[in-house]
Amino acid sequence: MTAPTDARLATAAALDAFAAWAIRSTADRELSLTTASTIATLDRDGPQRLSDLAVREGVTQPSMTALVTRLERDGLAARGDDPTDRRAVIVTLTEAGRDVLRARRTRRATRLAGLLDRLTPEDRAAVEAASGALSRLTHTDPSRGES
Amino acid sequence: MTAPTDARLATAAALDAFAAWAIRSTADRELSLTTASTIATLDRDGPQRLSDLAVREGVTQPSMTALVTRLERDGLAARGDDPTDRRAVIVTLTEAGRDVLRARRTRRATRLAGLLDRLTPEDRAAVEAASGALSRLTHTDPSRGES
DNA sequence: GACCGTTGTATCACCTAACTATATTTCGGC
DNA sequence: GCCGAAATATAGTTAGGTGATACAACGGTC
Repeated sequence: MTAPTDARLATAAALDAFAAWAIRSTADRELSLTTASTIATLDRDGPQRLSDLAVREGVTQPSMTALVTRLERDGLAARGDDPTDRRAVIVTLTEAGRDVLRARRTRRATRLAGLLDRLTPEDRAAVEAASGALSRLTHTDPSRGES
Repeated sequence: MTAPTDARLATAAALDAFAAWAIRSTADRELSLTTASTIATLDRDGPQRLSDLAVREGVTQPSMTALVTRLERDGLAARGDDPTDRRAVIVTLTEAGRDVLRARRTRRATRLAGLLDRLTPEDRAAVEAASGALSRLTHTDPSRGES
């Protein structure tokens, strides 16, 4: 096996097509990808600086300012002071924010699980066998988290 | 095995998290998901009515009008007449549109293949084994296509 | 201990891309 | 030939992104 390139690329292409399809066919108008990811980060790692969040989520600081403003307006997060640095803003997830995140995860997983039922038992087994690996891949990313 | 729910949901959740991560960590500013998917649909299924495209892509008709206008402006698609119905607009992909689609696929697959290198050989094998199943799942969707 | 460059956030002007509601043109049945 | 329905376009709103810039607070240097 000294020709990994083609097979690797084909696998990657299939995964990419699947990812796009999954996102689009379970599209959730309630929370955008960035919004959901940001809430998930706050849930996983706790309160953080606005600018740190921006870096983690791969958006600019003004974008994160606007996003946090929307989250605050909707009661999903709150701005707080950093006692050690009066310039900084600490963003905290509210209980309502956690609820929304849980609801979204349940909703999306349920929808996608329904789609998985279309697979043959063999294919479903293959996907289940790979889900751990995909999950690990998702979490090896040094910068970004999941939804 | 009469308790499929938990395992299925866990698999679905892992897939969903992976999908969101894949989309975000290979984010492509050149073509949005909808734009790419629309071009792919035109490439796969040929010229179509604007409103049919809107239904297929799961966006409203005004959104598709705007998208086609952008595609036309960028030379990726063209509006044409339907000889049997003068109200209708037939959208056709140009050669430039096909080129852009090919380039995007290559670019994204390459990027994602690089990320797959982070996996252990065992995990990578599992993912490769599942890629066919995921690909079939992507294509069983009666409404939507891939990217 | 005042100065000054750096850092953290906000604001501004701008763009893309989605939505709903509505206008306009054409089709097709009666 | 009329009139409702269908196909597209337009207008107005919102979310979400950008770079440039303003401003306040921090922290090191002399």
